Amino acid sequence: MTDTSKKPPTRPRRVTAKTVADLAGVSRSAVSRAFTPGAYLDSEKRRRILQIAADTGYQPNALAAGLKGGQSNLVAVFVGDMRSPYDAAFVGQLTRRLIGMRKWPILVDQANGQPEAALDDLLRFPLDALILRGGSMSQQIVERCARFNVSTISSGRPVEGRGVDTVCCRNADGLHRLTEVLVQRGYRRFGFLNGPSEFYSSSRRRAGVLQALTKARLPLVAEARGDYSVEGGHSAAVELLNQHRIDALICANDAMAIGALAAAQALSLDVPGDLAVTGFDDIDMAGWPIFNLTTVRNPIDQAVDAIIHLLDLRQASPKKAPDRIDIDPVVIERGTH
Amino acid sequence: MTDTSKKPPTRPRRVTAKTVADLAGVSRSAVSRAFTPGAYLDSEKRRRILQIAADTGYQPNALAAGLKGGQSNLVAVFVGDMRSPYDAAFVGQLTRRLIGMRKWPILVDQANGQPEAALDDLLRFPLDALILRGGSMSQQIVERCARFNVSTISSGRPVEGRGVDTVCCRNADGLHRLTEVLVQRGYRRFGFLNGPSEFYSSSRRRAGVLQALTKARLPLVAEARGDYSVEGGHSAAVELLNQHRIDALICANDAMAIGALAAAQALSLDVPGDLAVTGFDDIDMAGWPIFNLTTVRNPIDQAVDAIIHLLDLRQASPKKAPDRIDIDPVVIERGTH
DNA sequence: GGCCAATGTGCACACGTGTTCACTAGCTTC
DNA sequence: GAAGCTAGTGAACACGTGTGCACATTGGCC
Repeated sequence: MTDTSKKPPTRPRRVTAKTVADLAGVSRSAVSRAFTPGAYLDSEKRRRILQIAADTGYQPNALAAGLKGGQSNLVAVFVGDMRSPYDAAFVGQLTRRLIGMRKWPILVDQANGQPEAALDDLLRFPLDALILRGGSMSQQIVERCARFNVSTISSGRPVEGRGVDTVCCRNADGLHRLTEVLVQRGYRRFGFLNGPSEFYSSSRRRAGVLQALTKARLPLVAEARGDYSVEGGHSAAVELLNQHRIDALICANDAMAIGALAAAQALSLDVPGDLAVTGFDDIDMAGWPIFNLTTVRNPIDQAVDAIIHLLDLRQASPKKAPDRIDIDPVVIERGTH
Repeated sequence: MTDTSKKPPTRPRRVTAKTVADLAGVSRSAVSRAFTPGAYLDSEKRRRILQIAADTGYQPNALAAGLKGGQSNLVAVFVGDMRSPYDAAFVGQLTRRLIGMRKWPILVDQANGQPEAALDDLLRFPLDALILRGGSMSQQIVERCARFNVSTISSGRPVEGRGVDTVCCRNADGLHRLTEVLVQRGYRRFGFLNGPSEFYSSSRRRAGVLQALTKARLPLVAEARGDYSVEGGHSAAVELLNQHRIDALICANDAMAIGALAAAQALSLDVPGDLAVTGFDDIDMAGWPIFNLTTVRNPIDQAVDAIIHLLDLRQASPKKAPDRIDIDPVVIERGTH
């Protein structure tokens, strides 16, 4: 019972500006100024303060700084499901860019259920921004953010709420063009493997296929729904291929297309001899020789660039009207058509 | 020039406890107590305060709370490379668990270089903990964290620094047992496809293979090094298979094994007829019918459980001696051996 | 009626910063 | 020598909260 042991779970104290000030024989204000570029401070004195700070391991406390100044430098990133290769790659790139500009990404994986409960607690932090990547139930999230004055950027689905910046892929265009390529190659009996109905991208991608088929006066012979995963794509494709005779299966994303490739193999269908299979996204895997998947590239780098750009704009003028940036996907012709 | 426009880039003010207090006709302390479970407060008054808070959209500011109390509820998670499926899955699970206990993960991807520079800025936040997943250059990171009194948990490699809790897979045991299985099946001419030398896991996994081969009085016929990626595994395997005749290729992780499978196919080698190929980790992909890869499961759920457990312990008693939890990998026999 | 315990409440301090403001010292200019 | 300007500095306030402490109110019990 010597010194502490009154509040058990308290973290050991950090070195504070007061300590450094005392050691350097200056006021606490001087220490603060030493860490503020462009502040009035004798250069020799600044050097000495920074030296002592380095020795003692002092850094300004970001919590206190965020409390006073207008910026917390914290950014929340909501992502659909980390098991999806596309989302994982997306988060990787986005994270690096954010950190490069000294914004710290708090990652929230929506995979298993109720993100709303977590969101309420998360919003206790004064976030600089909230970035929404894909996912289905964004509407509630957007409304809650709006009332907390957190600027929101949605990627992968346009959001109805006012004041939400949006980055969106021209999904319909992508599959429209890909379907045209297939028609030109001579495919006639088309099947479409759709994604979950809650996803915006599902309906847009389907629309692109239908649009191109209508233009070519061709019917959509068969349709099924998967869950954007490889396993889901596999079982949906097995069922579809057993029930209908088609010569081209357009899948709403790469993961399902890869599942469909396995299904075709299991049913002894030659790809692309008996059946063309195509995807969407162009994840790394699609380019591997084993798959060599014809697909539509949904360029991550461009989307991340756009997000960062919108973030900068919003930061500069918080009250500006919401912006929207559209991304053009690119048909990538490989070996499965 | 009516109201504002003096500090351009300041974020709009949040609702504060003072506002709610005025609206409810109580003191600010009462508002704070309304959000503190177990605090003395008339239940009717608490109800009214919470109602007004809900209407006005008030939440206690976590920055101010963290400044006063001992907890920031922020946890940094350093991950090797988000493009690796194993790391991505790991981060997904870890993130969900952390959020479940209301700790907010700040994700730092070490993929492209200097994490030290970012670390310095990150440490301005009084982090509750720093979790280190894999990666190579952790030593410097650990030292910096130590001097800022940030408790550190390392997963995937034991760290020399004192006061660092560790979760580690028994890498050597895993490949030892797998190699024994292969020997028993009759394989005799072994090759090993190693990972980068900076990784702790590389040397341990190699040690397991050598140990088992020595026991069986068999030589290691060939060895090569990849970078733990599919592409790297592919090219390393092509070279190795062209230069040596072997009947079993043990790879240090699943990604490289999948690359090796493609290499075998390109060289018209039948797997497992002409060549056995095995991996390590048991990522989702390994179980897909196309690959059906024999491997060693490096159980993510157990590792995450262990991390959370260590975090709880450390939180309860910050000064306790460092702990270490070892994870037992499991041989998964599938179709490539 | 008087005393005591229990419950509820507001004041004031602490947390660690950034920044404004008044003030000093030193130097230039008339 | 007086006046004015500049660079530099510390005191003080604001940021928004949690909580110890003193105090008020109430009810029960002798």
